[in-house]
Amino acid sequence: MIFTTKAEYGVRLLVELGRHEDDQPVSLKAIAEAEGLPLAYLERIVAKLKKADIVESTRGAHGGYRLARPAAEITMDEAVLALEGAVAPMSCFVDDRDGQRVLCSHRSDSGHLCATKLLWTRVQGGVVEALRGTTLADLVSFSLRDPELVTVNG
Amino acid sequence: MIFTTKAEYGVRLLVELGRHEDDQPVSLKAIAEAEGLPLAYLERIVAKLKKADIVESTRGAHGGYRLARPAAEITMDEAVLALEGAVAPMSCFVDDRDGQRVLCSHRSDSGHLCATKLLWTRVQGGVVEALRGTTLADLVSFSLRDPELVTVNG
DNA sequence: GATTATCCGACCTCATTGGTAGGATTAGCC
DNA sequence: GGCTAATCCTACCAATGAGGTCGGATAATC
Repeated sequence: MIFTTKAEYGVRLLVELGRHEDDQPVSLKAIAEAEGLPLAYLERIVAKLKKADIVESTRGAHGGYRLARPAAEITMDEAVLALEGAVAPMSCFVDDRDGQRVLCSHRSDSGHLCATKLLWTRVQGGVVEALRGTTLADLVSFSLRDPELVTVNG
Repeated sequence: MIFTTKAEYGVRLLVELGRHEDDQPVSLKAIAEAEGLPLAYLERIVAKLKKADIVESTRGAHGGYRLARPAAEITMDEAVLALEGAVAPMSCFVDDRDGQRVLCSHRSDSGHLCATKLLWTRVQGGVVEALRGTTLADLVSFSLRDPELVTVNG
């Protein structure tokens, strides 16, 4: 399995917020009930989204969360990055500072390259491309379609 | 992180076998020493590859493992599938019988679709595409190049 | 000041990962 | 036949992280 429930719950939370863009802020309690997710756990998840400036909050009564930007400007790669911490296919893959290059920490004793580096690099490329090509607005409008009519693949 | 060390070690094992195509079978002990991996653990990993008919074995003295097919005909998606059990981005993604379609087990109570389905489907597509487009022969020849000359990405 | 909410940190349980131990089986070789 | 090198097989084990809970502090509204 690739992602944990942090990504799953976090994205669902974002979609829920995306459905109420331009509304009053939505409380976590409402989201937890709508999605059937544990409130206390959601609190910790949304904190990551806030730290990444994807979401903003209002405290106190009638407070809650809302998107920090329009849903169309929120790509899933930044969301998943914020939620999961990193998008690396293997533990030996470490981001360097600017998060662009990917390094393999293995030093092959036998003189040849760590053979898996090519493979994991390609896999990561595929994942990042898929994530970056999907915005929150895509997911929101997808979720609003008629369930009877939708097939994702085949 | 996406994959575990099973995939990492298993692929490295395959590359090692790929370097000795048309040779005598290679013992696990030799591979373990060349790659610096624990022998007992490799045994369990190679068992998965054998069950998937990617590798074949000869028992007894001077025995060992060799590829069941030419390296160019072994794609990484079958290897990783054999090693990791499944390539699904999320626990709610379950393969159906023929492994082609991917289903989300969530039933949305609120009437709308599980919003994340679109995202995970795309992500999985990216991963599978990267894996399927890479053969063992690619990795073997990559691993044989001069380390000084190689850059994978920038 | 009661209520509604975000914030924050400690804690807990369970499954999986990564690895070990010990032996049984099979095949070559003297 | 017996030694040795190898695959095979099952059970065990420690550490980690995932997933979740609890209790309270803080902030804003009514």
